[in-house]
Amino acid sequence: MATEIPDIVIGRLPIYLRELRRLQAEHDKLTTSSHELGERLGISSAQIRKDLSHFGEFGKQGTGYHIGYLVDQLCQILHLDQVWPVVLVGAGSLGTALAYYDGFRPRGFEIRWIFDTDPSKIGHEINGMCIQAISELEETIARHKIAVAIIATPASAAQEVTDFLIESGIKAILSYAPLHLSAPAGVHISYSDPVTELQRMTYYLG
Amino acid sequence: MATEIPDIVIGRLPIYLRELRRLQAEHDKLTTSSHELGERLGISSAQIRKDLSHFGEFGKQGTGYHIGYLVDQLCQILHLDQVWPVVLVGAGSLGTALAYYDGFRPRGFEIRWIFDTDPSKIGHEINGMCIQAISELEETIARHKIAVAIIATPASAAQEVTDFLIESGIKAILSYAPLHLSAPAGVHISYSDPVTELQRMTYYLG
DNA sequence: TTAAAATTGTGAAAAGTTACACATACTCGA
DNA sequence: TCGAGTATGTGTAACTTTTCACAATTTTAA
Repeated sequence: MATEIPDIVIGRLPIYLRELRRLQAEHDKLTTSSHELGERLGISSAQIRKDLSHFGEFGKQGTGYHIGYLVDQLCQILHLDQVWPVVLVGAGSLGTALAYYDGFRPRGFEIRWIFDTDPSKIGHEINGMCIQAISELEETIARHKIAVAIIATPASAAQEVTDFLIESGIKAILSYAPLHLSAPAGVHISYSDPVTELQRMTYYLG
Repeated sequence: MATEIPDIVIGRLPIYLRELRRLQAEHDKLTTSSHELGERLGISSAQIRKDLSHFGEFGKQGTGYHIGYLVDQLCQILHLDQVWPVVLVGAGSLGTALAYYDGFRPRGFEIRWIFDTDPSKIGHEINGMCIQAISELEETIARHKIAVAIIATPASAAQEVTDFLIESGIKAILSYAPLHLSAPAGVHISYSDPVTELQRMTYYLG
């Protein structure tokens, strides 16, 4: 039961969690079933049960899952029983949008520092945070023991920023720069490139 | 050779294309190998060769792949031998950032219309485009035969917007709203939710 | 000219993932 | 209390994806 759990399973847990929170917010039901959840997510109920069974027995035959309990369990598994402080690198229009996004906090993350290389931006405030020079990055990460970063720089700066973040102690990076980043084992990187996503879909359009 | 090609293979083609363009831009080499490409992307060379072999024989033993030729072939396969016009729904800070992003055009897409429900935004300009009311969406999509849309609205509006886009003829949607969207078969949806990505990574952080 | 090195495309094996189907257990109403 | 209905957790089978390994071909350099 506590063997190596596949990445692909881990990747679905946040989706389950997100939908469970929606269920909590929308209805005042206390329980749901793998069937209902699967229906809402376009995932088979068997898959949901199998995924959850990697971590324990959270459901009850005949009844299903207690939503609040399952939310708590998923939060524990995903280490979301805390708010992760996040550094953002890149204060362009995307970085600015991320800095203002209020969807991080209620789901376990908070952008607390913004860095940029452009001297003309340094000192300016975004959503109450002062844009700082990259030279201050290392000390900030060390002092606050930050593990999570978001990169919203141009592609040309992203690998250098990545190297620096990792050297400073960052363990998880979400990158919006449109390129593959090299990182040593033990550092987790996730990518978001709108163009590759669109290109994947146009394959299917005549 | 021309049987059903796995989605997962299609999903990697834009990554290959992106890296090939980088190779073109950075060096003045004319050829590359599956090994070099794999090295740069953290993908095995065998996988790259197998993926490409679904579509034809693009390489040459002993030499590798001619970069320009392979780029052309991938563009054809992904239907990127044209610029796809895109409608953007949602003119908040994320929508605005997307509207200003200059990385779409050189890779086959162009945001040309922006819609929002907020009456106070309608009429304002973003990057030369006038924010329009949702009521004009259907006619715009029909007149210009648009197939691709980006949703950058709050979650609460996203399903309604999706239904409307699909009814109007949209076939591919990139959604930044943090929820699963229902759509009929034949409509392609791709998601980008920074929080689920971060949550996936925190699992691995003690 | 020849041998060594580089590289592809691919059949087959291995590994990973999903779906099936059912024993088991709980709920609800009569 | 009982029987019908609901729903879980899981062993196994089916399917999908990746890796291996090698014949075939081209390049390079002696």
